[in-house]
Amino acid sequence: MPNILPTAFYNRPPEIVARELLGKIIVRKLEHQIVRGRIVETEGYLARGDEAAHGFGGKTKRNASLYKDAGHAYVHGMRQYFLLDIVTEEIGVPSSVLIRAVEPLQGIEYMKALRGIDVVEHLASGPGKFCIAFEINKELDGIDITNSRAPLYIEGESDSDPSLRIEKSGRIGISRAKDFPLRFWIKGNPYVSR
DNA sequence: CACCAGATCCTCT
DNA sequence: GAGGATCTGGTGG
Repeated sequence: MPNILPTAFYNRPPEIVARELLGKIIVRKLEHQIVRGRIVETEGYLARGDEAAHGFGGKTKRNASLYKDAGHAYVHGMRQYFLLDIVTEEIGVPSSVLIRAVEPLQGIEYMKALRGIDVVEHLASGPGKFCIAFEINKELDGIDITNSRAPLYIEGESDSDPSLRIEKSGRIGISRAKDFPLRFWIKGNPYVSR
């Protein structure tokens, strides 16, 4: 039986969830395919005082999913790409964790076809690339990812893995509040972005 | 309705 | 490390 991360796992501060999501397995169930990967890089976005967070300017139609309960997906468009956040903390608190990079484990040929490249290290080594490889789009915006019926969920033990070597830094790819030390990744992992 | 910024990616240099 | 491609939502007139 898969051990799907429950609401309680996500109902914590984003800096904690971002760190704890490293090493977990993200699963995408498609019509005729299951795609799986190991989360190797994340970024936290705070509900308060974080100018880079999408909830900073208040609730709008675009970021409405951010205000849902912990464990919901927030998918938004960035130029030609989609990006996936997982909502953290309580209902109404717009904090989240961005999935920045994933190590492909299953459905690799499928991912190669979607991405149009053969280099496994580059299939999901960035938030936009990951969403292409896992076929994540606006249809998944706002869904609850804490149960096995969902087309997207994350598996793993709720307690952290002490053997993981984790590094952190300021966030990348943004202009405001970039110095917040909320980017986490697995040290030395070849599937991390940049 | 027009304008513009933005949590990216890819191709050069 | 720089620049361009290219898309959507938010804001203001």
